[in-house]
Amino acid sequence: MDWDRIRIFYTVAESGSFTKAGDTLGLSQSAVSRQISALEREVRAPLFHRHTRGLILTEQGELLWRAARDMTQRLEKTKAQLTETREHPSGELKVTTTVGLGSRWLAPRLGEFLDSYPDVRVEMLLTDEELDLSMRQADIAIRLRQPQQPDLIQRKLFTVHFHVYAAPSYIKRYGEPKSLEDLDNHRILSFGGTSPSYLLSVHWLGTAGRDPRNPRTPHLLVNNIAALRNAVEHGAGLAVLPDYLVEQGSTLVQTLRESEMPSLDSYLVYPEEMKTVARVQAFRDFLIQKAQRWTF
Amino acid sequence: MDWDRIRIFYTVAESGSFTKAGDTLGLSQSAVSRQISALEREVRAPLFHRHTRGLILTEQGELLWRAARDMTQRLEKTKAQLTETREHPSGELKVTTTVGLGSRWLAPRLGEFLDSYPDVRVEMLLTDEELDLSMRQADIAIRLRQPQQPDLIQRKLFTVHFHVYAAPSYIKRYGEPKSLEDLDNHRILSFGGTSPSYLLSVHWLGTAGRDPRNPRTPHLLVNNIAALRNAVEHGAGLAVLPDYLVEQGSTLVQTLRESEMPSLDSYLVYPEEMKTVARVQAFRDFLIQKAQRWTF
DNA sequence: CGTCATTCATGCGTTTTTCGCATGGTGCGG
DNA sequence: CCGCACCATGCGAAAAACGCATGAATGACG
Repeated sequence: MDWDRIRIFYTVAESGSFTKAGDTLGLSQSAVSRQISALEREVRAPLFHRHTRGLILTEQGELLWRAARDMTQRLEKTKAQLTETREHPSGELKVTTTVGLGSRWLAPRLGEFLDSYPDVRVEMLLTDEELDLSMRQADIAIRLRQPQQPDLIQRKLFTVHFHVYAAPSYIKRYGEPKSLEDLDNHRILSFGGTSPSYLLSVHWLGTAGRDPRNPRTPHLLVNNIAALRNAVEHGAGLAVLPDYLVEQGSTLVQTLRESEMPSLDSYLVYPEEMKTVARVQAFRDFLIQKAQRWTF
Repeated sequence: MDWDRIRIFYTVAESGSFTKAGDTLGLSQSAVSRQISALEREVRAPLFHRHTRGLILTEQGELLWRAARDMTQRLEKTKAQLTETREHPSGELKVTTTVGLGSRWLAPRLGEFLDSYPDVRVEMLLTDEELDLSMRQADIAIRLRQPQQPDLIQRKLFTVHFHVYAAPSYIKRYGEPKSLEDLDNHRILSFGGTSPSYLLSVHWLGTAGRDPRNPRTPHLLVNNIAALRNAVEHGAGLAVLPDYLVEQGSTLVQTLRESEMPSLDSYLVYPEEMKTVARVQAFRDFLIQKAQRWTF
């Protein structure tokens, strides 16, 4: 059964004549007539009483007309939803990123996003594991390494710089390291544990100025970057911290400033199939804007 | 927007691949692929994620899929109703006929019809006026004269014979009329009044054996045939009555048997546009059957 | 980890359908 | 009583759709 004939039938029923319906549909009267005839053959029932002054629905026509009306309404509603989905961001958005970036960088900015897009509900999944976007564990991610899968759209956001930090109390007690080799005489704190290896660049203190095959063993390993920062802040030792963890006016002191530090690029990542979803586009544009205006 | 593409889309969504959908629809895979592509262009949104092992609905596809599902259900329901209407009589049926035929012939038979078709509700409109079937004052009529409009389907049912009746008490008192001319010496009762002229054939007593330009004046005119019959029965005079008014074993006496009496053919009449309605067909067949088995 | 099978996209020639025009017929209104 | 507005239909043209074949991609399986 050709559904398009039902659409034509509905227009005819509404306009009350083949001629008017033809004008509405951009068809000739004969074409409309034939479509209706074909439909009547399909349902094996006359749908209109042909009068000289137009058409009157038969009993069966009335039945089909109600159906066509309901179908039209249902479709119109959906078409509106489709453009809504395309033009007005709404729905749930699962965002994943690292614990550090999420809590220190993303979370403070999310309020503004929610203000701009009140129909979007955001779920933050902060974990240092990389969730599988292809499996829809999350819709969009901020990653600290470039993704490899080709079906993932990636967009660089900003570069995270790292520096060695210490607390004034620590320096007062142990002094600043004078060189990379001098690190052997200091208490080294490090991010680590079960976290993924790509974050090991913050293990720089373990190998800097030393044979990489024989790295220093940190005096403290912790798998939470905020905890690491707090340990440094209270004078537990030296640690490589990302700059976003150190707010303006912090008491933390950068040391070994002359050394070249590792850095990581952050990427906004989402599956190619999400690129048409308005809330994803809005979130992407929002983050890009925030990343541009934000400098370390 | 081509609705038929939605039908195809729904089949694809259900089967999960263009190939399977093509088999289901009797189309090639390429044809299905192009239909979906065209639909995606129409809604300006991708509807499926193409995977090697099949298809997955996008967010927009999900929206459209729900609409297509609802539309399919709605249409299926209506198609069922259409065949129901075609094959199973139901709904309201407005029947009109004369007061006499309706009360004496039709009414006693309607119970059986209602038993056979419990979903049909019958409304009897008994009037000696001819209701306009084209204006839908009634769906179907039993008429005592052949209709003229060509858009009315007519089917002859039976012939109504008329005879002159009198009560035994009347004959005892006044004797039987010996000839048509002898009618001048009798009390003549007649159907009449505002009723339509075609029933004036029962005015036969007024002109029989006499110059038609100078008819006898009846001693009683009544516009209700049952009342006329009752008047005859109680000896008020002679009257032409249709045979269906005189049951077996009645005390009424036929007189002037040798004279040629007028008769009327009864017709079942309904608009051409009702011929496909199952309850009309059922009613028609029922009445034809009853008319055949019923002989005067 | 390589091979294989399955699936989708697309170009091309053909077939099928559909369309518009013109004509004829019909019924209601002025 | 005429005329207008409407619908049905034949016919040729146009357009859309179709099927086939091919190519590319990707997940499954040994």
